[in-house]
Amino acid sequence: MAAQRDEGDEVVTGTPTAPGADRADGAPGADTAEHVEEPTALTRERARAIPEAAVARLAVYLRVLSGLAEQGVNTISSEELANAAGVNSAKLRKDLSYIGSYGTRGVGYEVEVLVGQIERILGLTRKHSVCVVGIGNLGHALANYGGFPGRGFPVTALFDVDPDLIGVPVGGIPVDHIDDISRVVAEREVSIGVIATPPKAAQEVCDRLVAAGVQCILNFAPVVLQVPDYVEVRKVDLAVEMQILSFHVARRADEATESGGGPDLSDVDGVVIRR
Amino acid sequence: MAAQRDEGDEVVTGTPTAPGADRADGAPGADTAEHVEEPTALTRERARAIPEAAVARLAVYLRVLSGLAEQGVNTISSEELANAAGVNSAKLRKDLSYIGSYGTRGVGYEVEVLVGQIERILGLTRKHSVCVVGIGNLGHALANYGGFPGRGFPVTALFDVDPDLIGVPVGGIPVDHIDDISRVVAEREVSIGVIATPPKAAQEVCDRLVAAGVQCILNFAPVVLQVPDYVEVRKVDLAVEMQILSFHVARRADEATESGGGPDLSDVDGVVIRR
DNA sequence: GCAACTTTGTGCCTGCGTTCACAAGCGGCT
DNA sequence: AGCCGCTTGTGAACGCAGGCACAAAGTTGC
Repeated sequence: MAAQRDEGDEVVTGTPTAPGADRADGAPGADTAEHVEEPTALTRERARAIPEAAVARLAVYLRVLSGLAEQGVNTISSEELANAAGVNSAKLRKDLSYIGSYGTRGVGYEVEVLVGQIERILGLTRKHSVCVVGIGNLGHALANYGGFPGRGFPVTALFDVDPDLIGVPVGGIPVDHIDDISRVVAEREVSIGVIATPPKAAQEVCDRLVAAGVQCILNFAPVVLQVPDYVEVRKVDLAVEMQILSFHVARRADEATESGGGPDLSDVDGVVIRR
Repeated sequence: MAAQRDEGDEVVTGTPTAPGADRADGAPGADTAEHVEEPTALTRERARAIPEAAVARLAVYLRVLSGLAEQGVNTISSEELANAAGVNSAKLRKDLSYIGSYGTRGVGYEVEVLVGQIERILGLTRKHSVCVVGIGNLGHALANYGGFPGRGFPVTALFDVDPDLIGVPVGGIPVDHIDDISRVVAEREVSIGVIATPPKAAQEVCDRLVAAGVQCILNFAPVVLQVPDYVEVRKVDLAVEMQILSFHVARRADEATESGGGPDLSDVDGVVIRR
């Protein structure tokens, strides 16, 4: 049982596996020992070495780069690209260095090359079949996206329990009953499952997905899913997002009343948090 | 111009959230300084001191606690709560310590008290009016959520540019034209704006929201929004989430072929370095 | 009232990710 | 051909967040 990541950030980093759970190798005292690896010989793309936060950013760079490519831009410097992606250029260069050295000093990066390399690292050279479970409001919206945002993620199966929905095509795909999940997932080689069910059903749906062989799950239900170690879960939690924003609204209100300022904070800037 | 966090993931996603990204306050070393303070007299919450990642987790704890409260649970230990929330208990206690000392040693936490305190910190004691811009598939789904996930976030305004939509009620609220955004936002005291438009329109919509006085934005459009420093942006980027999962799928495939093993990792030779 | 047990709150350490800053490398210009 | 300026790639420093482990504090039982 590993909990999934949470971060917040959005749905971001951190990888809280079960506390000491992994390290199945035994050797109780061994953990202090080796851990060093061989950083020099990072031959094959040691995907493992890329921090998850960097992966998320790579996806953003990719989108920006794709846009640039369409506009006919051939070359871009780290500074420009960093700007467009909203990060600092050092970070961008480090992120790109994780996937290899594809820049030309004194010039910048070739857009096409970068797009290709990032796609390769993110595994986008291959299509990943997606299924959506729970065809309510959100499920509908997701299904209708068709080839999911950014294409390369064809939705090939939809599931629900509602008898009225079974067989009805949504976004061109007929809804299957969730009891058939195992068969359908196998037939259509689904590699990513999206959970858009009510919270109560989420864990069971998750278990069924896992049992059907799905190892990557995107969870929209506001629950903490329990999954085996080898399953990758990412969650998108609207309630949490809203509450984080609420926190900031509150913070702002506090600061405003505290400093006597109006809603216009533009001039505050210099350390409001006395204490 | 401040870029928003990412994360991813924080997206958290994640955010992650990008750890140090915000921190508009400057005063780099300031936070390390006093931090000890008189825990007794931490009267008003100096919200700033709470790491964003912790805020995100507090929202999760809150949901778990609410569930427990409904089930009639009165008291819970950090260990149990941590389990339910999928984090480690030390982290949970540290997170809770950010908001004060509301536990009883030897006993645990009183569920009601914790719920109240977290709600206070997250600013949930007050309702935050939300508007949704872009009534397409996703916008529809969001509008239909009604009082947004977790209640306390009433959707009070919807905007679009499509003349066919204007005036049509969605989820009980008639759609306004985006040109009226400034007036409507002011009238209904919208404090949070949700962008669910196509990417091309997102930046302009964002600018209009900001101009209308909205300082917190939840962005579903796959673009990096440029906003003034004082505006808080969180993004939910489905494409990025999918691509992160894709990355993991690819990683998995690599490992499998590399070690010659099938999807079952349990039997491989010594070093699979899973995770 | 005291002792034993339980659980919180937190100081400290560790590790990761971000940032800085600079040497290395490449193209253009003379 | 050689020099100059620009941009990459990365070693090293820094800062923050996570995890451990323990003292403090409260409860229960005798």
